[in-house]
Amino acid sequence: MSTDPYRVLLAEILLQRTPAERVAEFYPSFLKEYPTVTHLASANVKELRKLLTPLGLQKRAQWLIELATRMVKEYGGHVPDRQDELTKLPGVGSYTANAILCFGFRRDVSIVDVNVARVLRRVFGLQGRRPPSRDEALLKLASDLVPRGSGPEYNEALLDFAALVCGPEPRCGECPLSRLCNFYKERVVEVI
DNA sequence: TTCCCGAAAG
DNA sequence: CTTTCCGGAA
Repeated sequence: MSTDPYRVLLAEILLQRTPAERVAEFYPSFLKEYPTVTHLASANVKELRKLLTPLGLQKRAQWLIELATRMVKEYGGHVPDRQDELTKLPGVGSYTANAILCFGFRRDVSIVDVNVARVLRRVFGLQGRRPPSRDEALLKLASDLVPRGSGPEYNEALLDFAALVCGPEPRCGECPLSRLCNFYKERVVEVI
C-alpha cells in the first residue's frame, strides 16, 4: 500500500465516483507524468484532461492543478495533514480528506463511503438513507469502530468487504459476520 | 437501465 | 435540499 500522501491524494481524487478497477488501469501513467506535487502544479490542463477522458469527471483536471499549486504555495509542496486544511482544497470533501489522513498519514479515522455505510447499517440495523457524510450517528459509530493503531488495515479491509461480500446484493451465505448481523437476522425471519 | 471507494454548485 | 459532473461496464 502506498503511504506517500501525495500518491494517496492523487489516487483518491481519481477514485471519486470511478470504479477502482479502472483507476488502477490508468493510475501508473498519471504517476509517471506527475510524480510529485511540483510536477502536478505545473501540469498542462489540456494534457491532464486528456489523461482523464477515459475516467470521466474532467473537472478533476482543474481541481488537481489548483490543488497542487496551493500545496506548493501554502504548504511548502506538502500535503496538509489536517482535516480542516484538506477540505479547503478543491475536490477534497470529508470523505477524501479522511482517506488521505488514514492511508497517507496513518491516522485512525473512519472512512465511510456509500458501501461502508451500507455495511454498517445492515450489521447494526440502522435506518439512515442520508448521505454518509451527513449521518452523524453513523459517523460516530464508524469512528468508534476503528481499532487504535490499525486504521489503514481496518479501513482497507472494510472497503474490500463492502465491495466483495456485502455489496448491493449481499452474499450472506459466505459472510463471516452473518451471526452478529442484524440484517441477516431480519432476513432469516423474512424467509421463514 | 444502474452503478461506480463524492464534491461542488444551484 | 437537489442537480450536475462523466465515461464505461454490467
